[in-house]
Amino acid sequence: MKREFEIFTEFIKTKGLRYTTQRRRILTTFLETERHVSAEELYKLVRKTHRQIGFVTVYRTMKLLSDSGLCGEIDFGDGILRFEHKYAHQHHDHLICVRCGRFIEVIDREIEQLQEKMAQRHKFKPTKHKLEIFGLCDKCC
Amino acid sequence: MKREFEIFTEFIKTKGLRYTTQRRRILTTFLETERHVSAEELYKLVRKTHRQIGFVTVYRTMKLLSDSGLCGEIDFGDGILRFEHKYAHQHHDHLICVRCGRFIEVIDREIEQLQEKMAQRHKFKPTKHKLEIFGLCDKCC
DNA sequence: CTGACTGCAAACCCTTTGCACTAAA
DNA sequence: TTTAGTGCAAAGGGTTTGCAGTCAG
Repeated sequence: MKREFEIFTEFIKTKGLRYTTQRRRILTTFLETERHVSAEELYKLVRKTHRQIGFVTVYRTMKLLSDSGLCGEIDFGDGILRFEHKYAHQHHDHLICVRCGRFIEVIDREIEQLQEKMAQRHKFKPTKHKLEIFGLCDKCC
Repeated sequence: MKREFEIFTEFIKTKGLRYTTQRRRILTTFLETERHVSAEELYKLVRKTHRQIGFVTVYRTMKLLSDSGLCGEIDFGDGILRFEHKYAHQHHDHLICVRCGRFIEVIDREIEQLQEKMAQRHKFKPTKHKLEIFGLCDKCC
């Protein structure tokens, strides 16, 4: 069994919550997806096999997964909240193609370090950051 | 008269639009504010002197100011669109205090250059980017 | 059993639109 | 006069909440 399920059941137990069929199913589906899904997309995927699961339950479960650290919320400013896998994934930034909507995940230690320094210069204690670069990907140029 | 008004009237003329009392008032109020205001905040400021101006007009005017390049829209992911002065202001990033909500504007040429390089490595043509660092400012540490 | 969870519908909240009236040009 | 703009109210669209019935522990 994937480590993610252990983390989730542990989280559930600690909080005195319940490990329901719906939550198990939604987590399974989420783990099967690519990195970025909206609640709506995930809901449609879940419904393929479990028609009785409601949208609201998907939404609430994703919030729960966020709390448990298994998923991260991303907001590209288009009004739609997306979720990405977070367990055993290091922090990364995004290149977002404005034409095809494709996301590329990137990591640059040097940039991260410069950000730290910049924050220090302003006596600012950073807890998290978000770097998004919008433009055209190689296929859309 | 401030250069911003010339830009706006020029923009208005070119587009075949009209320079109304409301638009003049909203632009004036916007220019008098600090850097970041939501439509709601701006609406309240405008109403102090012009009670008959509606919220929707403020909203529509801000969109117009965005089009004219006088203001930029910022979205910190809290569901509220804010507007910042853009004329004669270079691009900058934000340090956002999660406790007091204060914004610090920062510029770092080195980071910008590294971002360019990173985009190039992925054959990505960047058009704009957004870097936001969340944390605690010096007063809130 | 019992209290957390579900699913529905309805509420929320910011943003956007429709429309009759108003006012720039 | 003509046509864009205004202000109200109402609609949109994603997210959140209330609640009666359901089910995991």
